[in-house]
Formats: sequence, C-alpha cells, structure tokens
Amino acid sequence: MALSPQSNPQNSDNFATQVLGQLKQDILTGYFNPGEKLKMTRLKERYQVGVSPLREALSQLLVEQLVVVENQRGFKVHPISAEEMEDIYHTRAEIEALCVSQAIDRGDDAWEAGILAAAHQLKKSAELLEEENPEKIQRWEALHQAFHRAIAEGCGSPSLLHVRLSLYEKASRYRNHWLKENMLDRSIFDANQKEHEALTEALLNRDKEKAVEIIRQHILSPYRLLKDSISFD
Amino acid sequence: MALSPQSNPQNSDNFATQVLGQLKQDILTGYFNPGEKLKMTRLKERYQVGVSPLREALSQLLVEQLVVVENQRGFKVHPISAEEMEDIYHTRAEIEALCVSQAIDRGDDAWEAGILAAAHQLKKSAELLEEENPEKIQRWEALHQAFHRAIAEGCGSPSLLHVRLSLYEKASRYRNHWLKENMLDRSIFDANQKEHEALTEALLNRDKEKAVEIIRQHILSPYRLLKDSISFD
DNA sequence: TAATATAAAAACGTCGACATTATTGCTCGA
DNA sequence: TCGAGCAATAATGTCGACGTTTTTATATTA
Repeated sequence: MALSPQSNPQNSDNFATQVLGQLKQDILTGYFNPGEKLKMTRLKERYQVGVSPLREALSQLLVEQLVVVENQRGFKVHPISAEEMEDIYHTRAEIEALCVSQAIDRGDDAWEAGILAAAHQLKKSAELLEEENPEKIQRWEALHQAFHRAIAEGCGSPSLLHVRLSLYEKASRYRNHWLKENMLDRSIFDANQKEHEALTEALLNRDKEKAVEIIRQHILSPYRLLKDSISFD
Repeated sequence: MALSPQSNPQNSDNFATQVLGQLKQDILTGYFNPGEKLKMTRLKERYQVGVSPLREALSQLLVEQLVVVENQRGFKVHPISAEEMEDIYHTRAEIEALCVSQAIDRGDDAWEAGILAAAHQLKKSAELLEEENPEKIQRWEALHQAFHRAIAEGCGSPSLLHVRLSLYEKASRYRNHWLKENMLDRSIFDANQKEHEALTEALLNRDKEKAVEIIRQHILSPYRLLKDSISFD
C-alpha cells in the first residue's frame, strides 16, 4: 500500500524525490508490469500528488531507462526482453569486475573490515530464506546487496559506483520478475553462499585474478538460470 | 541565442525534451558556469517555456549529475572539481577500454567500414582547427566524437554505450572549461591524429591488447594536460 | 457484416496562480 | 560602524485548469 509523501515527516525532500523512490520500487518489484501504461490518474491516486511531481519523477526514471515516454501518449514501464536481460547482466558483470579489480588495488583496512562485517551479517541471516516470506526475502536481499556494495565501494570511484548501482537496479527487475513465477531453490543459495566465501577470501588475499573471475560468475550464474526459464509476454 | 522550442517545426518532442537538449548544451559548453544557480525566471526567459518542462528537463540532468538540487533552494549547475575530473576521466578510460575490447571481439565488416569512413572524414577535416574559430572547432569535435562512437558501437551493448555517452558528456564539461582559458596547441592535435591512426590500425588488425592500451592513453593524455593547468574557482 | 467516418470521452502537456520558504534590505540600538 | 531582528521581496514547489491530441464508442454506408 502506497503512503502519501506528506505523511513522512522526517523527510524534507520534495514530492518528486519521494515519489521517485516509491515509483522506482513499484517498477523494480513488478507492482507495475513491464510495458504497462502509467496513467496519470492512477499514479495521482496511488501516491497522492499532482502531475508535476509525478512527471519529474518519471523524467528521472526515463534517464535510468525504467520507463519510456512517447509524446502525447504518456509514460510506460520500460519493457523487458531477453535481449536487454542479456545486455544488462553481461555489462553488469564487466562493471562489477572492474569495481572488484580497482577495489583490490585501492581498498584499505576499513574496506576489508566492511566486507567481513557485511559477510558475517549475510551468513548469519541465511535463515531468512527458509520460508517463502517475501518480507524476509527482501531483508536478505538488502544484506546481500550491502555485502556486494561493501566490496565495490573499495574502488573509490563515485562515477563507477553510480553506473554499478544503476545496472544493479535494472537487473533486479529481471530477478524479481523471475521470482514471481519461480520458487527459490535451497541448493542455489547454498552455492551462492559458497561463492561469497570464496570471494571474500580472494579479496582479502588481494588475489585479483581469482576475485574477478568469481564475481563474473556470481553475476552471470543467476543470468544463466533466468535466461531459460523466464517468460517475456 | 536560445531558440524557443516551438520554432522548430520538425521536432515533435515535448517542451521538456527540447529544453533538455538546449540546457545540456548550455551546461556542457559552459554558458552556465559550474556551481551557478539556475533561477527559474532566467530559464523561463531563455527557453521561452513554463516551469513544468523546465523542471522535467532539470530532473533528467539531475540523474546525469549535470545539475544538483536542494529542496526549496532550486537547481544549480553541478560544480566541477579536480577530484571529479580525475574520477570521470579514469572511469571513462576504463569504460572506453571495455568498449574497444568487446568491439574487437564482436565487430563485423560494417563496423570496420564505419571506422574507416569516420577516420577518413576526421583526417580530412584537420584544417578546421587551423584558426581559432569556435564554430569550426565544434564541427571538428563532432567528427572526432563520431569516430570514437563508430569504434565503440562495435561492442553491440546498448547499456555499455549508454554509460559511455554519459561519461563522455561529463568529461566534455572539463574539456570545454579548459578551452575557455587555453589555446589549442597544434602539436597536441598532431599527436592526437597519430593516435587515431595507430588505433585504427590496431582495431583492424584485431590487436586487442594494443588497441586497449592506445585508447586508454588517448583518453588520459588530455586529462594529464588539463589536470595541471585547469583552474577550479 | 465490415470498414470507414464521426462524435464523445479520456488523457496528455503546459501554463498561471497560490502557498510556503528563502533571501534581501532596512531599521534600530549598542 | 556594525550586527541583530524584522519587514519586504523574491523564488520555489505544487496544484488546478485549459487547450490539444489520442483513444474509445457510436453511427453510417457500401
């Protein structure tokens, strides 16, 4: 259920910024389906704002390629496709590899500590995945994301991290779309956790070649899983 | 002199899209200075539109990090800094290297032909740089950009090209800012042209290692030039 | 019936106006 | 002369309203 922006008192952002976050979530999680038309009347109702902040938020999602626009025909959710999925995941693998590579060169003690902390939290919260609870799965996702962010941030490059985040978000649409139709398999997550441990080890050993190889696989193995079982309609 | 959006009849885009292009140009070329406040009254006058399209355009530039916003304090041109310049140029070098690397793997005959065509045009238009004519320099820039785009497009990855373009634009702010205070040196452009030829040769020979090395230097040598002579105030 | 033309409804993009917030300029007092 | 407090001025962010375009529904004709 969407909250009206005004109801969040601690947030001093303008409506556009607040709506941006909610709208992005709604697109990434699939509340709005790929290709779906985003009628202003509906959006106004859902987020309890006028058209101006909505159009500003949509304009930003336009640049992030999460929506598309056609003059006089309004906004639509950016469609998904096998081609885009392949493109996103492969580019993301390269970018993430770049982050890891640079992080190994530049990461300091605080970077190592951050990785260990995030890895620990992630490992300890494996239980969150034991039931089919979307809320818990999302919490696990947050920790998983934090782990990888902790690694990537070692690269120390804001522009690279900006690109990385954008690609992560685009990819998460596909993951969520897939999750809507498929159960998660315990064995997959076990393998996942193994990769995390191997990655952490390689990073702390500053074994660049190994770490880059692992992160590439870590990004692409979900892709390979999704590729054949996801449906685009 | 800014043109009113309406006066361009062939363009069927909405005002926001049209203003976006002009505004971006004005920021990249330095018509609006880094850090400068973008008052709505002034923008309305310059582009002859209301606040709604303006805010939509600015929202997009926000994502591209060409403007910044503070609630109730409006928009400002994104400030420039030595730190950002270093970050942008280095990330850009990595991304461009990635494009080249993938293009060598995937580029076909049409790709090679496109490079040769663009390289030819670029070489033939060296005379554009012989005088201090901004109009001609800009035309040369367009050809230079087209040459590098022809190369990068061989990678076949829309998402990677999207990132590449964004970084190119951000970097061009710094180049233009530098050009405002400095003359171009003939010898620099001769060296530049030499690099283009070497790059073209390496690409056609599919010599990945060499091509990647050249493109890295080609991106970074302007940076090294700028770094010590540019002023941030 | 099917296709086209026409009318009605809905949706879009833009502007001006308004409330709220920030900034500027001024007065007053030390 | 300088600074604090206060009034005025200006600028921002948002909404509702309006003209235009698109879409849907209805009628017309072959």
